[in-house]
Amino acid sequence: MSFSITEENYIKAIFHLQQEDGNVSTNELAAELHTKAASVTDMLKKLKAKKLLSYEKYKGVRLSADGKKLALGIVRKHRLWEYFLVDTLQFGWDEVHEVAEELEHITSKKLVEKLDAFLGHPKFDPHGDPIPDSHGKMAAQQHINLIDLPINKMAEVSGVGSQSTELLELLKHKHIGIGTKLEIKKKFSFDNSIEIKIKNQNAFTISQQLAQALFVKIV
Amino acid sequence: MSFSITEENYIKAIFHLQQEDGNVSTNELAAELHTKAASVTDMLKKLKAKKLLSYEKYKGVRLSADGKKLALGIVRKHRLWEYFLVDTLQFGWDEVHEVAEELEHITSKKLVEKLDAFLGHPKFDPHGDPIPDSHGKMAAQQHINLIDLPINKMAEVSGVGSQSTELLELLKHKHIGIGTKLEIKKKFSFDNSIEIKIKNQNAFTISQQLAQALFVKIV
DNA sequence: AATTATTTTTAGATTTGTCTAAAATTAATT
DNA sequence: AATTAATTTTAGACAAATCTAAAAATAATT
Repeated sequence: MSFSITEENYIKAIFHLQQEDGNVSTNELAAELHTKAASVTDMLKKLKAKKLLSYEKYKGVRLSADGKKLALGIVRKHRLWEYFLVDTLQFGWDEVHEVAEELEHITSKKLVEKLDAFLGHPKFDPHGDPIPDSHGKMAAQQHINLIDLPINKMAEVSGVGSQSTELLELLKHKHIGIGTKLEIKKKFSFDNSIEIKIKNQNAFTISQQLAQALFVKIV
Repeated sequence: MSFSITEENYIKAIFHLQQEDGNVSTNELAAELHTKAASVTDMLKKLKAKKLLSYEKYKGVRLSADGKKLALGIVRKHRLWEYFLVDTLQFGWDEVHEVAEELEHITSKKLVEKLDAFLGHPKFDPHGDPIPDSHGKMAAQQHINLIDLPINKMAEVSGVGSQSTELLELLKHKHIGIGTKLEIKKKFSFDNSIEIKIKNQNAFTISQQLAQALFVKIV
């Protein structure tokens, strides 16, 4: 069975949203896809008929095994192409997303496998996101230094660079701990300080030294 | 202005057909695109409104300057991707066409230019067809040895490898001369003889020696 | 618990590209 | 030149994906 680009984009959006939540709501999807709730409802019926997801009226949606497999295939292609664009064609890491959004819908299975081999079977894309292998398996999310987290990418604090009491005191004061979810709003090149935003709090700035002492994983 | 994949495929088909003919007919286009004449008429009206071609009822169609420019851009992408698939990803030359049909519709201008640079600005694709440069200019059609002509590709005899009377006698007997249009129907690996078909004639076989003495250009 | 607010679904319309069948035009043939 | 044949266009319908506006269901609040 084959799927339209629109259908694939729905499946991919649901896949990403259900990482965070469990079930995905119609409105969430509409916002993610820049469309209207009514359109989402129509499409969900169609995708249910194709057995890509389980969906009950008013109860949200969740991918089936088939849906997950399809989503992983698309994510695989997206991230391989991003790797190709940055690594082979010398694109900047911040300008590849749009292009990969198009390339991910190219259907040839053989192309994907040959591209993967040519690139040397990379495990992570240029944003640090893991690339699923041909069976849909992907490496555990990479822990990266907070200073390397891309702007506006939600992440969760997963470790600290030292156990010094000075560091822990500072973290306690700023209400940052393992599991805290945050994203970077701005980076200031003058002193390499960064402005971060924690859910339900006002944004605030932290120093380069502190940022370098924190490890996060993208969620 | 941007164009749908369908619109691009129409423009490309018209471009290829008008190389041979002058004006392109509705039925020719319908056959080329595996669709119906009525659908073609509808689309031609649309493309005329977008100023990509000149079209008068019942009188066939011809690309405008804008249309030609668009067509050359698509052909450029198609042939660059074919080159990439064969040269970089080690595809066979006979299995890249379908994939390139999809890749040619990727929109990023920057991608095309970076790909072109990465490949070293190739002048001909794996089938011997010239690749338009970023301004739409392409090298004169390459003269290739008849023995290297792909099967079912229409070509025109453009030169002979020697002026020997023996060769010319044979050519005269077989009614082959400069300008003769032909295509290869079969290649026999046993003796490297090939079966060729000239318009309005029955197919017949010629020897490896004769094929190697003939140069053709793809039309 | 009853009311209000929010979310989700339905119903009907729109756009793009396609189709069939019939009408109009052009080309071919007697 | 008149008739037949082939091509092309029009008219109306259909499927995919979307939208708006109204109805239905769920969630939140008093």
